[in-house]
Amino acid sequence: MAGIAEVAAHAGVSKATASRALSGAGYVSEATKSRVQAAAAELGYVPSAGAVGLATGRTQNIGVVMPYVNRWFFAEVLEGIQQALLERGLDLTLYDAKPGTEGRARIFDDFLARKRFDGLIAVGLEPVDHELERLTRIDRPIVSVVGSSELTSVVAVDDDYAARRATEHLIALGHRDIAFVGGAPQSHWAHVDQERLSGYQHAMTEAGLASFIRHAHSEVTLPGGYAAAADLLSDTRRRPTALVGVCDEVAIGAIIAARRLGIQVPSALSVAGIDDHEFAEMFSLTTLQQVPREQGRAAVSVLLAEIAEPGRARTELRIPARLIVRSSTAGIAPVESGV
Amino acid sequence: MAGIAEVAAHAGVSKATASRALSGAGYVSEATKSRVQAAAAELGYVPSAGAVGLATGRTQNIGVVMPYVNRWFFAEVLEGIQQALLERGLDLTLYDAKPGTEGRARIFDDFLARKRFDGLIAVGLEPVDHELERLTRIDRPIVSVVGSSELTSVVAVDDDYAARRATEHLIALGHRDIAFVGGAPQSHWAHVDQERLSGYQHAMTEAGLASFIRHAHSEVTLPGGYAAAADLLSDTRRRPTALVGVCDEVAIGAIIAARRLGIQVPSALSVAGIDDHEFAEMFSLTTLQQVPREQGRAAVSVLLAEIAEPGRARTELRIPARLIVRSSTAGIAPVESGV
DNA sequence: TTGAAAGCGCTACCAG
DNA sequence: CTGGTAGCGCTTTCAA
Repeated sequence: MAGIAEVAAHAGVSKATASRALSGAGYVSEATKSRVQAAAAELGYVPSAGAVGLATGRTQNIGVVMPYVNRWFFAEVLEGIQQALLERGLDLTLYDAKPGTEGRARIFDDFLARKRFDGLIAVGLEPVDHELERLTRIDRPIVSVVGSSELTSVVAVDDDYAARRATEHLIALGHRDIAFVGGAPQSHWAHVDQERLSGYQHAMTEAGLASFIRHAHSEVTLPGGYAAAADLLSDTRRRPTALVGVCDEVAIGAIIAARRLGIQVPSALSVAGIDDHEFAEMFSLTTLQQVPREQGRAAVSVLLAEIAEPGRARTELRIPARLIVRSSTAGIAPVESGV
Repeated sequence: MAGIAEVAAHAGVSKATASRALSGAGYVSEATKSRVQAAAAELGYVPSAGAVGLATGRTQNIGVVMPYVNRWFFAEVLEGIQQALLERGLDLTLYDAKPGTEGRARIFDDFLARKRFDGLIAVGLEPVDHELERLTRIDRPIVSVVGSSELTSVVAVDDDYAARRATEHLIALGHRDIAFVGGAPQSHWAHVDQERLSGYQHAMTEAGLASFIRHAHSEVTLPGGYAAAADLLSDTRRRPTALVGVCDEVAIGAIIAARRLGIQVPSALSVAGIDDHEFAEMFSLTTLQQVPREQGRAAVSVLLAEIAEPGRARTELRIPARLIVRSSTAGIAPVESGV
C-alpha cells in the first residue's frame, strides 16, 4: 500500500531521489540512499509492477507458451525457466496453448498481442503459418526450445543425432531387426518425431539394414507406447529383436507391454529410449540423455541477452545427447565388438 | 503500438469516448461505438495491460503458487486453472515454490508482495507459519486447492473418505492383512498423506483389523512406491495380501515392483490407489477417482467470485472421490459379498 | 547531488 | 451521449 511518495516523505527527500536511491540508478549520496532504504524497509514498500512497467517500458515479466504442461519434458523445461527467472527477480506468465483448441487461438490472437512481457519463450510450439505470423507481429525477442525456426533463437537437443546414436548402439550389440516406435503422421510434435525417425533411418541405412526399417506409429505418451508395442510384439512371426522409442515414455510403455506379454527385456528384446526420463532409472532403460531443465535455463539466458541487446544475432544451441547404457539393451546372438 | 489516442483521433472522438466504446462501460451511441471499434480493428489496437491496471486497479491476472509442476496432480490442476482463466481472458502468472529452496523464500518475500495479480490460487502449498504470515499480508483473495486452511477458501477432495473407501473395498473382498504405502514422516505434503493414512486406519479399526495396520513409508512418487513396495514385498513371511497406495503413483510403483518380484496382481496381491492417474487405466488399477482439472476450474470460479464481491464468506468444497474398480484388486479366499 | 515537473496509456469523474 | 481533466505510481529529463 505504501507508495514511493510516502517513502520519500518519510526520508525527507523528493520522489525523484527516492526512486534513484531505490533503483540504484543515478547519483545519490550514500547518506540519503541509506536513509531512503531504511524508510522503504520500515514502510514495507514494494514498487507497483504496473507503474514501473508503464514508466520504463519493461514489464520484468517473461511469457512462456507451451502446448502441454503435464508432459515430462515440458514440465522440466518449465521448471528450468522458472528457476532461472526467479534468480533474476523476473515473473513468468504461462500460456498453455494446446493444439487445436479454441484456447490456443485466443492465446495467439489476444493474449500474446497484449505484450505483457519483455520476451517470450516458446517451448515445442510448432506454430502453423497463421500462428507464426502472429508471433512475428509481437515485436519482442522470442526464443524457441525444441524445433527449428529461422526467425527465433533456438535451444534444443540434436534429435537426429540422438536417434542415430541409439540405433547404432543396438546395431553394435548385434541387432538387425530394429523397429522404431512412436510418432504419428500428424502428431503435433511432428518436427521432433521426424528428426528422430530420420536419425534412426540413417543409422539403419548406413549399416546396410535398410530393409529392416519399420516404424510403428503411436501417440507420444507412455500409454501410447504401450499400445503400439503390444500390437507390434504380439505378432510373434514378425517380432523385432530391438526397439528404439521416439522418447523414454514410449520406450517405457513398450517395456511394460513386453513384460505383460512375457517377453524378457533385454534377453528377448532390447529397448532404447531418448530423454533420460525420471522413470528411466526405475526401468533400467538405456537411453540418450537430454536435460530439459538446462535447456530452460539456457533459453532464459539467450532471451535476456536479446532483451538487453536488441538486434542481437540469433543464437542456435544444438545440444548433443549423451548415451547412458543401463540394462534394457543387450547383445543378441554372438555380440559384435562395439562402435 | 497504436494507443487509444490514435484510435480516438481516427474515429473522430475523444479518448474518453473511445475508452467507453471499447470497454462497453458507460453510454455510447451505437453509431459511434461501431465507428470506434472499426478504427480499433483497423489500427490493430491492443490496450496496454499495464496502463489499464494502473488506472483500474485490476491487473486481469491471477497468480498461481505450487510446489511442483512436474507431478501429475499439480500439472492437471494447473491445466484446469489455465483453461478456466483463458475462457475469461485472464492471464496467469506462475510461481514455482519448491519447498526448502531459496527460490521459495524469494517468492514469499518478494514476488507475492508485488501483488501483480487480483487474486491467488495456492495449490498444495502447505505453508509454514512464516509463509502463512506473508500470505495474509497480501490482501488479495486466496483460494487453496488441497489441504486445509482457516483463512482461505478451499477446494479439495475428501482425503479421509477416499482412503477409507479404498480400504473398505479391499476388506469387502476378504482381505485382512492390508498395508498402507506412501508418505514419509516429514513429507511436504504432510496433510494429505496424513488424512489418507488416517482414513485407512479408521476403516481397518472399524473392521476389527487394527492389529493389521501397517504403514510403509515412502516418497510420494512412482519410484518411491516402487522402492517401498519392493522392500515390503520381498519379506515373504510377512507379505500383506493387499496394499492401499497413498496415491496412484505410489500404487503403480508397487504394482511394477510386484511384477518384478513375480507376484501376480491381483491373484497374489491386490493394490488400490487414489487419484485415477493417467496411467491407472494402463495398469488396470482400482482407484478412487479425483479430477484435479475440475478442482482447478472450481478454484477459479470461487476466486473470481471473491474478487467480484470482496468480503464474501469463504467457501469450502470437499469433493468425494468415486470408486473405480478395475482389475488390480480381487478377492482372497472365499469372497465376501461386497459393500 | 537533489527537486520539479512532465509524462507512460488508460479510466473515471464531472460537466455540458 | 460526449469531451475535458485529473490522476493511477513510477521514472526521467532538465534545472537548480
